[in-house]
This record gives sequence, C-alpha cells and structure tokens, in this order.
Amino acid sequence: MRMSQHFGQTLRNAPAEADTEGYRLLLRAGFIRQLAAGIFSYLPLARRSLTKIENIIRQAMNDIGGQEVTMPVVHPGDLWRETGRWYTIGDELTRFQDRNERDMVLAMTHEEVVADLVRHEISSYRQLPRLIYHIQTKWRDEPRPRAGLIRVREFTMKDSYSLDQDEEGLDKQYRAHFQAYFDIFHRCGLPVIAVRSDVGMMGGSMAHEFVYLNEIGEDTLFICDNCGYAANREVATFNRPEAIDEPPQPLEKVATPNTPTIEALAQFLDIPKSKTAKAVFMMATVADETGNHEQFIFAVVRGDMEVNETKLANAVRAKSLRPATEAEIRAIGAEPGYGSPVGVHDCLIVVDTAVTISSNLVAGANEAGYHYRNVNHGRDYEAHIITDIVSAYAGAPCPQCQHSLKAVRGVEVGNIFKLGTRYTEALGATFLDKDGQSRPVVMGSYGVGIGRLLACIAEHYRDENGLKWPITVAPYQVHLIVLPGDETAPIAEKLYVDLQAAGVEVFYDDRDERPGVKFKDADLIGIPLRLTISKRSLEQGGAEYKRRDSDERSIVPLDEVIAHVQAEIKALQAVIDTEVKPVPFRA
RNA sequence: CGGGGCGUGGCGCAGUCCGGUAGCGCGCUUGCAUGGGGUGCAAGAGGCCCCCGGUUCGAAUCCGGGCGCCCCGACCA
Repeated sequence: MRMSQHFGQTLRNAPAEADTEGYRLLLRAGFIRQLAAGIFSYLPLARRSLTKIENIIRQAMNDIGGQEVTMPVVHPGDLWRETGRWYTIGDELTRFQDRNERDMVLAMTHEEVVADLVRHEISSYRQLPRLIYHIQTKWRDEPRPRAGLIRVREFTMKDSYSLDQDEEGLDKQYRAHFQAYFDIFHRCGLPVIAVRSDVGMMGGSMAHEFVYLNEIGEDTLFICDNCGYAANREVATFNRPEAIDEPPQPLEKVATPNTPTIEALAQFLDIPKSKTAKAVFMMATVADETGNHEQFIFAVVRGDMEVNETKLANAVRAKSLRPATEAEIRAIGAEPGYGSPVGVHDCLIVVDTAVTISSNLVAGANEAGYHYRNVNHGRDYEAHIITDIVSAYAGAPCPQCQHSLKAVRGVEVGNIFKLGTRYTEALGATFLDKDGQSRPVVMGSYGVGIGRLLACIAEHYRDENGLKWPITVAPYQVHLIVLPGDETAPIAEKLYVDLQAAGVEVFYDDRDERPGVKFKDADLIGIPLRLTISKRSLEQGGAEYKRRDSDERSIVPLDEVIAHVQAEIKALQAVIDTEVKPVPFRA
C-alpha cells in the first residue's frame, strides 16, 4: 500500500478518552476509531492485523478438526426462551421486535443456534464427534464499556462448539482446545496463562480462562510462583489454617457497644479478627419448577476473610444475589451489625469451612450492642451448607503447596467451557447411540475475543515511540520510506514493486513529507522492518535497513534487499515458532 | 444502577465563576524556502459553542430538562 493512498491518518494528540497506552497508540497510529461507547471501527491497518489473527485461529481450529460456519447475529427470541436464557439474562441481552412484532435478540453468544443446528443435523452417534466454529460479531450491552478495545459492547469473537457422545469425547476436545489456544496466543506473540474459572452464565462442569497478565486487566487472579497454581478470583481456593484444638468454652453474652463492624469489634475486645465470625446477609434469587423466588441466605465467614459472592451463589445455586435489607435481616431474627447464626430462623445458613474448624469465636448476639463469646458450630448452631465461600487473598497459602499466593491482574483473551448437555437437553438436540438409546449431545464452547487480543498485543508490544507488532500479526511486514534525492524516487518505486512481487507485504511511504515525519509515523505504526531509500543511503551503497525493535541500522545493497528482508522475516517468524510448543494440561 | 468529571473547527485545549463581535496549539489548503527524527516563513479554509426550553436588549457563559462521552464502584461467557 502506498501511504499516499492509505485511508486513515496518524494523530499527534490522542483523543482524550484514551486511558491505556496501547489504546492511545492504536488511536494515534490510525488503527481504530470509536463510534460510540464500546463500539469501534477498524481502519485498514487494524483490519489487516485482525485478518492475520483470524487466520492464525482458523488454522489452529482446522488443525484440531474444526469446520468453519457462520451463524446469524439476529436470533428469534423463542430460541432463547427454550433454553431459559431469555429470562435469566438481564439487560446485556438486547431484545427487539421485528416488523411483525416477533421478539428477536442480538446474539451475545451462539449456544442456542448451535444446539438448534445440532437437533436438525445430528441424529446418530455416527455423526459425532464434530467441531464447528465461526468468527462472528457479537453484541453485549455491557453496563460499562471501558479501556478501549478491552471491554466493548460490539466485538468479534471466534467461538467453537464441540459436539460429542459423552464426557470422554468432550474431555478430548476440551484438551485439544487447551493446547490449540496456547498455540494461537503464542503465534500472536502474546504470553498467556491458563487459569481455572467460574462457569458463570454458561453453566457446565469445567472452565479455563486464558489470561494475559497486565495491570489494565479487570480480572483478578491468584497465582502461586512455587507450583504454578493459578485461578480466577471467582474460584481461587486456598489452604485453610489448621483447626485449633481448643475445648469449647461456655457461651457468654458480652456488651459490645458501637461495634457493628468486625474492625471495631476486634479492637473493642482486643482479639484478632480471626477469632470472630462475620455474618453476611444476602437475598438469593433461586429458580425452581414454580419459577423464581427469593431465599434469605445467612453466610458466615471468619472475621478476617471476605465472602466471595460467586462461590456463595454457586453454593446455594442462586441465579443472583443482592444484599438483604435491614427489615429482611430483622425478619429472620438477626440484627444488622450484630448478627450471628445462633437462634435465627427462616433462612439458609451457609458456613465457610474455616469457621467450622475454628472454635470459641466471637459472634453477634442478634441484639444491638451485644456479642457472644465462644460460639461453636455444631453446638450453638447448625449450618445447612458447609463449603468454601470466601475469597482467596494475597498471602493466603496455596491450596496445592502452601506457598504464599500472589494477586495479579489480567485480561481474559480466551476461555474454554465444558458445557455438557444443558443446551442440547433444553432444545432436544439428541442422537441415537450404538444401543439405539436417545441421548443429548454433549457440548463444549470455546471463545477467543479477536479485538481484545489485538488490544493486548498492542499493549504488550510498544515503546514510547509507538507500536511494535510481532511479525505474525503486523499489518505489513516492511515499512518502506523514500526521502528526497535525485535517484531515490525511481529506486524506491522499483523496490516497492519488486518486494511485492516477491510476496513481501509493503507499506510504502511515498508522501511528500519531511524525513522526521516519516520516521515518526513509521515508529508509531510499528511495522517490524523498515527500509529507507535516501540520498545518504544510496551514497553508502543501498537501502538503510532497521528493525522496529532495535536501534541498529545497516546498509543493504539494493540487489540484496529482497533476500535480506525475506531472511529477516523468516528469522522473526522462527523466534515466534519457538514459543509454540506443548503445554501440560492442568485441570 | 450509585458517585465523580467532561461536552467549544478534524484532534488537544482556553474562554463559563463575573452575559456584550468565538480564541490558542496541532492538523488541513496555497505559496516560498527546507530536506535523516513531527522544519521555517507567509497567506487561507473550517465552528447549529451537545440538544431543547427559559431568563435577558443580548447567552458558549445564568436557570430547567434531556442526550452523549470518560473515570471509580456495582455488574460482567
């Protein structure tokens, strides 16, 4: 492409809304433009990089047996009613009516359509396993888009769906994706880690996220530097301290004026927070045959720990949780700020395991200004559910090796889910097995956010002058600059033509601009290799060659330029290839 | 949904408190000079001051209502 013909310009000043550096550079270099909150246009440079990313993904998917399809962006609402998600998903699912007043939705994901296809196309075990995928626009009306391309409302995603007879087949395809995803991200030059994650609104039995570790991310992860344990905050566990073998003491009511918080209580009684039990009151929305209803949840955790709402919601199979009101708290016999499970009624008591192995805790007396000393689970109250409902924290002991966990931020660029039969059962997508038995197809779903991946690469490969694309995803391979001089123009023109004829992707700056402008733009756009034809370079015997990631410049004789460039591209590619290697599966 | 900020040529901003001819830098156009790190000089083009209503002789500025964008939180396959 001749830069004189190129659509899109570089900017000296980035628009004010750009807050992360990678986003600023993508705007300044003319890759993307924002149309509305969380809605972007991709200009030619970005489009070329996206196409390369997509093709890397296509190859990886095809390599594990994937077949590309395209599924619609607009779905009938009835299909989403059949799986129940019409009712369970809130405003992030955009609904509208067509001219005949039929309910429609904008696709935020495609499980429904896949299951619908499956029920029409798959009838026999002979047609399984299968893997289909597509690269398609999705719409999620996020409450708060942010950080440029990291969290958007309209986005392109590769999503694949595995179809199997049984769990065993699913596991095989799941593991194939696990490796394929590492291959994809490594070919794009992006370092990622895989972490266990919550299955969330997708439902299912196992899920991993692929995370690019960076402060701009909005996922909090807990990782162990010692053994490699890594998990999303939503599911991260840690090793509970050993039970303190302390004989139960008699229950004792004590006056504790003005101590509605654990902080104040521990200070007032001069005890560590770990010797207290904290009551957290939530209202859970639970669905059963009769529809949705609310259930009061009385969660008990040790005073030094925090309730993890995802874990709690999973423990009680709630669709959603909200804090209980003071009136609701009093209605079960508790008192805000002084609550304990001792003597409450009409609620589901969920107790964290750390509480059940601790004895003689201080807990509320369900009366303002009073607490009980020596509260013991099993003697003073019974839990309905005992499980892990607290968040891991920085410094907590690793569940695998006891080493101290570290909290880090990251961006989720991909995920893999074992869905099971949730969607196929709901839609009646069944097949006949060898024995003639009708069984639901077992599904997995696997996503990669394409734009988000581009944004992460931009964030990772940059310096103070601009972007520095890895060769595999760079919009062009070579940035050719021509500077004024008697012979420079015809030589550069010929080089431009010859490089392209040799299969090299060239971005040719043929504009009438000052040298400084051209060099600044080249650095900003970040194409990996740069060639300059100038009076000076010709005097020195050829073209000046420079890599974006190095300050070294060299002169390459004109008749060797093409071979040199091809060799350099190959060398850069080889560096990427060494990163693409098997990664052991961690469940 | 709660809290905060912002909305003025393409981009970045000043002007708003205290109402009186709409400004600056960058970019853009033209010319001359320059020609290896966003060059210099000169002359230009370009604005429903987010929208609607109100107050006023007069509103970018004051008042009311809306919309949009950004940040923090809530939320988030």
